[in-house]
Amino acid sequence: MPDRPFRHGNLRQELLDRAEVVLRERGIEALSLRELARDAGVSHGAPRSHFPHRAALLDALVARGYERLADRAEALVHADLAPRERLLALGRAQLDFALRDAALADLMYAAKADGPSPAVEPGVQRLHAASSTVVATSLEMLRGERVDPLRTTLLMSSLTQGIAALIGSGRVPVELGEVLLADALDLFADGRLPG
Amino acid sequence: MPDRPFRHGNLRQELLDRAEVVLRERGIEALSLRELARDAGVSHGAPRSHFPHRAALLDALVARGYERLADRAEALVHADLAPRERLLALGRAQLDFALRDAALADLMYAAKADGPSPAVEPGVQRLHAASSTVVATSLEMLRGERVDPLRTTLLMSSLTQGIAALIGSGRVPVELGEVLLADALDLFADGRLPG
DNA sequence: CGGTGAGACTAGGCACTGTCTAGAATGGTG
DNA sequence: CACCATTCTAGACAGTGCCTAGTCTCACCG
Repeated sequence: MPDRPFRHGNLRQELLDRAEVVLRERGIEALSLRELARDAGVSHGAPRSHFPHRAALLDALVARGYERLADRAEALVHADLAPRERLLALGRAQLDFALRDAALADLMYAAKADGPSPAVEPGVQRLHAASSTVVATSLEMLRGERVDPLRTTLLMSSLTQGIAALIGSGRVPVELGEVLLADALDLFADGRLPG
Repeated sequence: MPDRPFRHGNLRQELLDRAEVVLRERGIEALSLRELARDAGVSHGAPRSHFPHRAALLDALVARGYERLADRAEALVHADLAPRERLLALGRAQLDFALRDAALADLMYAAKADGPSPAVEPGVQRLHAASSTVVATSLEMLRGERVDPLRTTLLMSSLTQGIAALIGSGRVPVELGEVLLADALDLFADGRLPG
């Protein structure tokens, strides 16, 4: 499973790029290895050299998704922002993702039959690490007290992910999602509930 | 699309029952209309009389899932429980569901390409209504102040759903899920963060 | 410099899927 | 009794994922 081109150029990357678009525009049911192969101008068996089965392609997409999210989170670690704005930006990144790449987000948060795939682990770790420092440091500045980084981060991530799922599924309009995100910040920062 | 038996007995119900099991035991990829038909002893075209396409079957499963969750939530409305225990039970119901029926939960929270299906709406409404009264009344008792029922409920549901997704995906062990649920209650009830 | 072996790809085939069609059986309603 | 919508059968079609055998290409090594 190399990551260097051979004959075609760089089939693996091209398949992933195209798959991402298909996933975004037509959903997971429309994602077919054979169609990807046709679009790339290779035979229907060619993808197999890079992805032994469909699930491997999906895993790679999920991994990329986490990497992208991790990039955004890491950028926020060193961004020159007030604590509250930093947290807001982190949450908004998740909402943006869920809106723009709803199908991919579903895949990322879906239950894997045989546990989480090892291929996505690095991205997950990076995302969690970056989120963790953003959440912990920001909240400690806002609250003036230490918080458990692991549990607080998981709590915050769960909440933003839940909101993202809510708007991603179209069950709640985007504007309300924004409001909920702000409410979430109030809750974490001041312990205040919308009322 | 009747809901009364004809020749077979009650094919529609039998298909749904069996589909639920398959979904639980082997995931969504293993769920095939033809296999369901074989298991039920009918021809491969028979399911079409009840579900015009596969997505309709999935929608019906999702609808049932919401109904089940709504039942549990409604039971809590009239349960003789202290506010905190009531909230805890509501959250735990969601966690239980995500653990026992991970694939179905994924389906329920996934982004539908063409908006939410009308068939699931009643269940969603019931669940939301019941959750809303549980959350609002419990929190107002705990906090001694009025809260916005809609936003607070959505906030709480998002958080528990996020935690459920976390443990359902195996990315976090079940025990930590329990801890996070308790942390979530502390946060909503007292505004306290784990630290 | 000439093998040689691993990886990338082709081409054919298989079992299976969802969906469509035409038609047969069934049972209630007029 | 005749009608007719509903349920179901049976066959077909395009499309899919996966497997296999074989071909091509290139890097590496004796």
